[in-house]
Amino acid sequence: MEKTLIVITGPTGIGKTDTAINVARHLGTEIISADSRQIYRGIPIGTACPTAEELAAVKHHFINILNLDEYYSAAQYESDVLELLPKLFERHDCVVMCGGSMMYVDAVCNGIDDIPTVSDDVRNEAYSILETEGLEEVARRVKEVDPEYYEIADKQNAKRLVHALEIYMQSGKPFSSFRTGAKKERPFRILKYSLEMPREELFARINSRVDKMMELGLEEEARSVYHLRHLNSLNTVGYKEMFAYFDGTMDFITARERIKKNTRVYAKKQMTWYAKDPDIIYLHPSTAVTEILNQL
RNA sequence: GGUGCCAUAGCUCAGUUUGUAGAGCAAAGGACUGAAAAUCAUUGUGUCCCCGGUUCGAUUCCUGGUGGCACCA
Repeated sequence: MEKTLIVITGPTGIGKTDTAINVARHLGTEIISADSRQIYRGIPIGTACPTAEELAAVKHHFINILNLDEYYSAAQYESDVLELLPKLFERHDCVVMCGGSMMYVDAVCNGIDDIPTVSDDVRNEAYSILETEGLEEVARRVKEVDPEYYEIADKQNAKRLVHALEIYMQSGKPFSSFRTGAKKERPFRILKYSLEMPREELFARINSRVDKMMELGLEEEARSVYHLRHLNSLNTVGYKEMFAYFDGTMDFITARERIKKNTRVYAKKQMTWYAKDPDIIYLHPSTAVTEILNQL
């Protein structure tokens, strides 16, 4: 049988975890998580991490493996997964990938261009240009050094412009010279599914899931990592709002409602991303497991 | 039954000294290549409750009606 990666993605809160576990159990296989936040330790409640029972039911990879201060990226994920997969395929015909981090899924399914990793020093230097001389100066330098990227760049997006600049500072070559946009071929079959349901239904699930997180102790969890608040891993829906509450800049009710709102916005962002992916097969959570097993 | 107040966006309301209206919340729609739950950016036509009157012109002023709230009986 052809080796197959079954990708189960979809907007946050739709029920990917359940579906993936059921599929994996039926196939007696393992799960590769594609979640840029569940990969970190110490924030299980706010990231809706699979429970201990769920983790015990099926072997999961890429969950709870990093400290909050560790750097990670979609590209790193791509190479880690491509290294792990052949080993899993020795024991299984199918492997399940489950998660909603669009870039991570994309990096594995389509590949991501080989762009140099930026050192902390260079990144700090690039950001000091932004802080002392402003976004216009960053834009001016990008235009000078990489007119091709400047042409298509979002001039108001500091993060993107600084990135283009820091890549040049790091490598001496323009950012655009690394960007091929080429789709990489994989030595295995990929079946990519996205779960979907009516918008109001999903939003209702999201709202009640946030209430449940509160009952489970999201506030205490956030408090326990409050001192690390400036880390990228905690620049995350659920924690940002709680931190604002701890700071006294937002009251508790507002913070809770803001988490719901931002989660809904995030879900919509994911749906927008999936909408332009021609490879996705849409399924409703209630029938997804059967459909997926039938289509193998 | 009487008196007073109110009726404007999905919700809460502001406003127009008559020139057809805007905030917050909610919502909709995008971008995206090594930080992506990140980052950036776009979107407000709505019988201004209804009939009539005044006026060149009414959502705005006036009569009446309808509905809601409060107080008095």
